[in-house]
Amino acid sequence: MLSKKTKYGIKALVHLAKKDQRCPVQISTISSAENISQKFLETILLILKKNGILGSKKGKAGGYYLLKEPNHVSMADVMRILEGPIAMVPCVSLNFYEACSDCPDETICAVHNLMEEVRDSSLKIFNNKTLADFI
Amino acid sequence: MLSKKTKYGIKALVHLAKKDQRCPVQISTISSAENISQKFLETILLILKKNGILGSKKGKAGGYYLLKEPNHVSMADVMRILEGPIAMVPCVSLNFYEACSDCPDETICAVHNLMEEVRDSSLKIFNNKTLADFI
DNA sequence: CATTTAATCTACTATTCCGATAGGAATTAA
DNA sequence: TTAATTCCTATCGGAATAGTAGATTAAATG
Repeated sequence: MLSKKTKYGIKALVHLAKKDQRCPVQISTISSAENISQKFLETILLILKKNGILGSKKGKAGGYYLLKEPNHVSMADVMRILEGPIAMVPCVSLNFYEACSDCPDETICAVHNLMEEVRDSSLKIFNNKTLADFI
Repeated sequence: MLSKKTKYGIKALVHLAKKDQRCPVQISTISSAENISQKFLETILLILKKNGILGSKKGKAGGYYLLKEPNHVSMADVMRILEGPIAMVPCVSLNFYEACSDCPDETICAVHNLMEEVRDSSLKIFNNKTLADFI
């Protein structure tokens, strides 16, 4: 299941991408336009900022804005930041690899091989899809 | 993230599929061969039985066995039984559909369209992969 | 029939994560 | 100086995970 954090994050990013100007958009504007709890959205946008996707401006007339062009923000980036690993098991994750304690040999593990295929196909989609595709 | 329930379930099913004879295999045998907590595995196998994947025999020389040929047990079946919906959001689920309360129009929702693609590609893999592929 | 073996059922528990909320501090514009 | 806005930390209830414990039922064997 996709977390609401990621879901809301994607919606907020698309919202920002639609305003191609570099002027900041306030949290309250996004939250009411996209039906997202404002307080919850605060924490999400902060995470995206700390990970180099968004910039912000404090104070009056402040808000958030995209740091890159929409076509340079891939869904794979967003997913990894908000949702974590794209792979369904750590033993097939490219960026968050971890061995299974119970598995003597990955190469012959059914779960490993199955989920490797799933990871490949998902990654292909997430890598090729950017914010620009949703404007 | 794939739950351990599903992970263990797949491993147990593959274990059973490798013994193509119809003689029952005991929980304790599977749990020690696959490094799975026996008590936890009990509940998993019971679920698979209640969903028509496994049969069982009680008492001495009892155990679990596959009800169908390995090539007739798809990963999509197993995933839906143990993990739940294959889709990452309910609004793109074929078997567990549910509308989003916050979304005014699915057809133009970025999350919806993105996750629809992901569902299609994952489903293609899960539908075409059966236990027989892991023997 | 009694015993042993093994699945079945019910219930409980500890831990973690999710989705959200609260309240205040820091910063900026007017 | 004031109002608006992001930034930060902390907390919380509820749900889900990953088990565990113990009693019950059913079948085979002697």
